[in-house]
Amino acid sequence: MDSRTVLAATCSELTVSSIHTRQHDRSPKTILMEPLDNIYSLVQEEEFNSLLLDVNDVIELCPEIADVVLWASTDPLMSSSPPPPSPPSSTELQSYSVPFLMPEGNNCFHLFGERDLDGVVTAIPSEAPLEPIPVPKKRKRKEDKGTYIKKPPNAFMLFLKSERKTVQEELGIRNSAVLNKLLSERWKSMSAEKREAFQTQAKEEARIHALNNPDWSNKVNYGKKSKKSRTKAPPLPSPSC
DNA sequence: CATCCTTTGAAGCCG
DNA sequence: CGGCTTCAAAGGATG
Repeated sequence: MDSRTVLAATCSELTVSSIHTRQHDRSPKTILMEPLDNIYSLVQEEEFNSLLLDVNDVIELCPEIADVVLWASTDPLMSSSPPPPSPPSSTELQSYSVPFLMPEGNNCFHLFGERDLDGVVTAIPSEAPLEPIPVPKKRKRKEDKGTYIKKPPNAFMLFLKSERKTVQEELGIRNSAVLNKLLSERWKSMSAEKREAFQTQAKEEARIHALNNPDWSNKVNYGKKSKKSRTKAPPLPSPSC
């Protein structure tokens, strides 16, 4: 199985349970470290190193972790402010000096400061200016806030996601409506093999989504958003009668 | 500030 | 079963 998939599944499973139980007796840092330690036990060292994911990547792979990120960011132990007078015991991880919220480009290990996995990973304090929270903020109905589970993306959505940034930079198009039109053309002209890759990924994401949310189905979200006055099927042109 | 726009694909809904 | 509707992403535009 793809390592990223394993990471996503592990993060998701673990964080979801953490969210639901709000295990305040455990440090968010500890909770967030567990999936990484699990991964380390599953893969080779080189592969582990190659798994250094961007914070946004982790959130993208595992949206549920965003909740924990927010939760953790409010945890005094995770803040960039000076550590508490009495430092945690040796059972805790060592460094609390690295800010939790890191700018883009840093991997998720920056979340935790220095690692002690045989020195495999050493957090490098970023020199880049700190950016706001990388947590995705979507326009989403507030009704089910906190418990809203999004439907998994289909192949085309994954394609949009992977290509949007590139095309944005290439052509300087920032309007998503225009961009999506362009990308739909690219999608159609793409080889079946390439499309199949996205379809495989979409199936895998759907599978993980189903595993993590066994009680969820599309109907849970159905009708939760505002009703759009869809013009897709325009009324009859009404020719001369 | 919330919603629209715009796309494809998956799934729900309804007759 | 077929056709219509909704929602996934995303960010500028609009009301």
